[in-house]
Amino acid sequence: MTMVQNRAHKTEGEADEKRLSPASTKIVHAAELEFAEKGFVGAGMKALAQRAGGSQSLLHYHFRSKDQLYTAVIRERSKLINAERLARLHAVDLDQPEALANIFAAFFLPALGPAGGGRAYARIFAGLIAGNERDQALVREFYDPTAQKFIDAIALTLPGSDRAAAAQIYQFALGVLASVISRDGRADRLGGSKIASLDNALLVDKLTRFAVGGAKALTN
Amino acid sequence: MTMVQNRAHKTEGEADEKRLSPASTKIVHAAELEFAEKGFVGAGMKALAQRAGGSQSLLHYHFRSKDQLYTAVIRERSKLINAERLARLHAVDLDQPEALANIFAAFFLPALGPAGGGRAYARIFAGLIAGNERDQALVREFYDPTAQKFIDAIALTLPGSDRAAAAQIYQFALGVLASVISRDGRADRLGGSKIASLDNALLVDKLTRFAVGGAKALTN
DNA sequence: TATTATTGACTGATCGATCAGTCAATAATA
DNA sequence: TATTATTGACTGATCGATCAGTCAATAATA
Repeated sequence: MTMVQNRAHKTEGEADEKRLSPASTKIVHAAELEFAEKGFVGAGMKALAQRAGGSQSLLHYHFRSKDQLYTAVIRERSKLINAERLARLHAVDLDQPEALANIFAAFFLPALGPAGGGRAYARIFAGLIAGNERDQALVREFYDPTAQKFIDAIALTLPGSDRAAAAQIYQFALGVLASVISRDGRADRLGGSKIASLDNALLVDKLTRFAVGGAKALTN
Repeated sequence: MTMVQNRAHKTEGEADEKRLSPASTKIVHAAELEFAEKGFVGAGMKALAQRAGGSQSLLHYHFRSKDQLYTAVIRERSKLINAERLARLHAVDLDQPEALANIFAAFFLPALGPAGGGRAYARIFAGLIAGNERDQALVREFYDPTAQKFIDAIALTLPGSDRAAAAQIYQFALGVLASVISRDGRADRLGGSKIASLDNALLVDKLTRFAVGGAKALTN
């Protein structure tokens, strides 16, 4: 019953590691694909290992458990997204009239750009939002600190709003993003159009206008 | 590989059954809870059977497979939701100025009311939206026909919109709903408030105002 | 420098547990 | 009796995890 750690070296699944080794990076990328396609429970360590081009044991060597590997995927991707979001948020001039739109754009754009990791991670992210207790704990750990900054910015910028109102607006905006992020072309299918997916800049523009319009309507 | 049906009686998982037997209904309700908590892959037929108070074999007797039981859960719940949505939609007077708000309310309210089945199905539904190919096929089968009606109504009501624009607005609204539906209290947690969850009528009002504001901003 | 010790990276084999599904027997019902 | 409902026992497949051991590179020692 004892949980003896029989290896001295630190596992890369642990949070104090700053940079992943090349081997671990390859595994995390393969895991991102596998988890995106099959979900946490559906993903198989064996299939995942084949994807990464190594043995199943290797996964456990580097990350100790499926759980910690999953966490590593979220951690690595959220690092990139959060960094870009905060950088863009800090660049927003809150005194300008289009400040609110710029805040939302700073929130949406990184998730849809290269930092967002494309469709694979998008699927994982959308699942996180709707997920179980463990998923929500991951959101709390890796996304909430940045979320607070955006909520503060919204509360400061939007006339007639307080933090509670801003938090709800943030949640709505997150929902709109999640609905779009994992399902390219669905709106088009419902609409009967033949165009497969929107250009990212255009999509961000639509998301932003929708969010700004909704936010203002809520605080009128 | 042959799919021989070795029993003569029709399985309740099949679509032509109009009404579920009491035994099947009990199973579907237990399945709704199990699938909500663990997801499709994570849900266990053994645990599910215990929940329903029967044997595991009984599940296969009534629904043949895990897949068909899952489908039955979605079908039963979507029947109720779609019926209420369409009834409310037909009651909307499209000539009134608040028609658009009423359309959105007709869309949001049933999902949050008794027909929506509460948190359990809400979790399943949010998962469907973000789900894999099978999940999206279920959405197509059970939700798209009603979605088309709402898209038509939006396109008719919202000045400057066509079907494609209306379809995108529908998708955004669906996203906002999904973000709210499975996560009571999250906005409050982020906002720092102590109130656990919003009253449903108030929540529908906020969702509606947000959606109307966003929709109008997109077609200005 | 030559030898020995230690480490990190990795593998194949195997573990117990759990999975969805099958099947023959039995019970309940009409 | 004929049909439907239900059960317990069972199966093959697969799951995540652990294990002892290999091997090349590096560090320590003589």
